[in-house]
Amino acid sequence: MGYPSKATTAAWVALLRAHRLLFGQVEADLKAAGFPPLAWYDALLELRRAPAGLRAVDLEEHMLLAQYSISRLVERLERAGYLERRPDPRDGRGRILVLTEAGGELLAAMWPVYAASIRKHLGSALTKKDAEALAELLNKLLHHGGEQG
Amino acid sequence: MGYPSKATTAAWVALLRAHRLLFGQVEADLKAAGFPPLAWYDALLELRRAPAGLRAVDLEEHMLLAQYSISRLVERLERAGYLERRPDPRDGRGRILVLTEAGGELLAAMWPVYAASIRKHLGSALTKKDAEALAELLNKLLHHGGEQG
DNA sequence: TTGTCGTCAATGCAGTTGCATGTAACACTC
DNA sequence: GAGTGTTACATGCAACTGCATTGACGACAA
Repeated sequence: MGYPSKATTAAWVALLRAHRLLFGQVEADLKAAGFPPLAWYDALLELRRAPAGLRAVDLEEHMLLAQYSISRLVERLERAGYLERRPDPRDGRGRILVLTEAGGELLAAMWPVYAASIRKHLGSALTKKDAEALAELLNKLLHHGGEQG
Repeated sequence: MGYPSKATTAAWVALLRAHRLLFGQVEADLKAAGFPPLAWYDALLELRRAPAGLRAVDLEEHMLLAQYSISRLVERLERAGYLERRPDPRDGRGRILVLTEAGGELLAAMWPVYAASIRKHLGSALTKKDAEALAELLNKLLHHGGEQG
C-alpha cells in the first residue's frame, strides 16, 4: 500500500473544501429563497426524466444515496405532495415513484434560483475551458470509482 | 441573472456526484478499519499544525463548518480524549484547543488507512498531471468562493 | 407446495445536525 | 462605570441520519 502523491492528496483536500464551500453556498441561496434542499431538486429531476416513473431502487442508484435515505426522502416528498408512490404491478415489493404536477412546478420554480447560484459561485470563477476540464476530471473519478478501483 | 453555461452546470453536477461517491468510499474505509469519521481527522490535523493550540473560532474558519458544528465536534473529541479545552488567558470567552498525546496517536494510526484510501479511490484514477490540474481548478473555486463572488 | 435465499422497501432507535437562542465576556462610548 | 453592541461558545429542541432489523414479496430448487 503506497502513499498517495502530493498532487493526489492536494486534489482530495481541494475536493473536500470546494465541495463544502460551494454546496453550503448553493444550499443557502435556495433556503434564502424559501426552497427545500438540493436533494429534493435532484430527486424530482430524476423523476421528471422518467415520465413513466422510477422504482426507489433506481433512484438510489442515480443519487448515490443509501437505501434508507431514499426511503425517507421519498416519504417527505410524498408528504409534501411532490411525488406519488404507486404499487408496482410488475413486482409487489416495488413502488413506482411518479412526479406530480406540484413537483413539476417546484422544479420550474427552483431552477432560476438554483441556476443563478451555480452561475454565481462556479460560473464566475471558471472560464468555459476550465469548467469543461473540471467536469472531465471529476467524471474520470466517477467512472473509475464506480468500478471500485 | 443569466443562466450558467452547459459546461458550468456539468462541472457542478460532476462535483456533487464525485464528492458523494468518493467521500462515501473513504469514510467507509475508515469505518471499516475501526476509525472515527474524517471530520475528526481534519480537526485533529489542524490542531497538530498549531502546537500552541487554536481557538474554536479559528478551527471554524479552517474547516468551513458552522459554529455549533465545531462546538459539538470539539465536545466529542474532548470526551474521547483527543484534545484538551483550556481557558484562553487572553480572552475569557475563548477556549484554546490543544491536541493531546492520544490525539496525535490517533492521527498517526489513521494516516496509513486514510492515505491508502485516497490513493485507491483518487490516485489510481488520475495521472499526476490530472491530479495537479484538478487541485488547481478546485482551488480556483475556493479562492473565488471565499470572496463570495 | 414448501423451503431457502435474494431483493425491495420501511422503521425503531440512538446519535447527529440545524436553527434559534442563551450566557458570558470583551469593546467602545459617553 | 453604566449602557450598548459585538464576539465566543454552548445548548434545547425538532428534524434528520446511520445502522440494524423487519416485513413483504419474488425466484428458484426439490
